[in-house]
Amino acid sequence: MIPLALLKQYGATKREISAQTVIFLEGDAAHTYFQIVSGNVKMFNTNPDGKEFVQGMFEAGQSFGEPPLFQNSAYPASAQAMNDTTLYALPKHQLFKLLKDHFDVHLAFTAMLTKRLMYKAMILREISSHDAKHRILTLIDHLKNEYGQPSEKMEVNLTRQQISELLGIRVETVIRTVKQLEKEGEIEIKERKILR
Amino acid sequence: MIPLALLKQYGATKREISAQTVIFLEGDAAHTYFQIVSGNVKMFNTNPDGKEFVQGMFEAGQSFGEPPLFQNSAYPASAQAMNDTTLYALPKHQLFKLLKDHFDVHLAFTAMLTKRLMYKAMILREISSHDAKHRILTLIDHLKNEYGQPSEKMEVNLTRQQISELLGIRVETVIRTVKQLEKEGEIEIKERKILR
DNA sequence: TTTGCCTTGTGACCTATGTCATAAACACCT
DNA sequence: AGGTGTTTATGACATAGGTCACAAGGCAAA
Repeated sequence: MIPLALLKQYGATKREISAQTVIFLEGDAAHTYFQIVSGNVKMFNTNPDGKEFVQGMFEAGQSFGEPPLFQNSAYPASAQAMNDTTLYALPKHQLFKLLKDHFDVHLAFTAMLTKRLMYKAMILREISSHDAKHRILTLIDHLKNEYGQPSEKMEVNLTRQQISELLGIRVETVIRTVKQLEKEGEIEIKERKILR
Repeated sequence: MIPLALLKQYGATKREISAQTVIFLEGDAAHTYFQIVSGNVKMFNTNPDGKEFVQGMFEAGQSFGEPPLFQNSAYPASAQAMNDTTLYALPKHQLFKLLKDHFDVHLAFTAMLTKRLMYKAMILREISSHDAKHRILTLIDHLKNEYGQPSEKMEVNLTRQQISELLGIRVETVIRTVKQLEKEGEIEIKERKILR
């Protein structure tokens, strides 16, 4: 999101993180801006009986965990590297200075927040008022819109488990619903992969 | 949020809107920044069988419907005045210019977006992994944190219906759960009002 | 090739919450 | 004072999705 050169110029430091490492925990104080160079990070909540709800998954070029920097509050979710990950870390006062000096970067940052807000609004709408079938199709269509071509089939590269954690339903329900959707011709399944 | 003087300086126009008026509909194109001077506005989704999910309720000083301005996309929800409302409307290119000229306002704008993002993250966490009792208590505590004093009891001035629309559960469930919570001593009910 | 782990799959059963119907209390107009 | 709509309330019943248990396929490491 923020050009690497700029990040370095403002004092960002590189961090190499191995798969499964927890970057911060729900409740930790937030002081740092994180931007991914390579690898993937997920943000999630764990409920009392250990089930995870995934607030977001982030990849190369994306940042995560910024909101509490602006609220002086604790992280509302935990972050964990999904695989070996390289990222840059920038102290929050340096981030503010950077944003102040570069309107275009600040505007892009704002736009990124609004995009995430709209994603959450979408998931909220789905979880609050639609059944599993509708939720899954909406998520797949969102992914296709984000990563695929409208004209051709796209392979969803999420496991059933990951879909369930993004939508707040159980794996078994995802598995059953996905099969149902295949039967109805809404999606295809090839070698366990979901196509649409 | 944005000082009125500044809004006017950049060409904002005043609009008087009567109770129940729809300001924009889910799916409309977004061109305008709206900021409330007096009154209340709710943003909501309507599902196929007419049930509403309320994405947010906004009051004097707050703005709404900004995200799609930054994404060149349609509104993901509808907005309606809950009572007689006065607001200022500013074309989006003027908003961008204003933000460019005033870093402090832009920063406050960013902070407001992050606050909303955290609210949605909270509601998502609740809806996805907690039962009605937990959801309602979390919402009440959030409101108390926002509007009340930690030391003294606060009256929740939302109807059971509104609580249900904010949390994606049915009125009957809210009514039953609230009574249950009273029985357990978590909240008080005085003249139908919820206290905590 | 064996071991272990993750993913997909399926059946049987359970439960929180939704749905529907009906009513009393209250608030707001006229 | 009466009419109308909203809010709170309660009972009976229905159901989507959760829970639990168990298994087979795939994949990676040793």
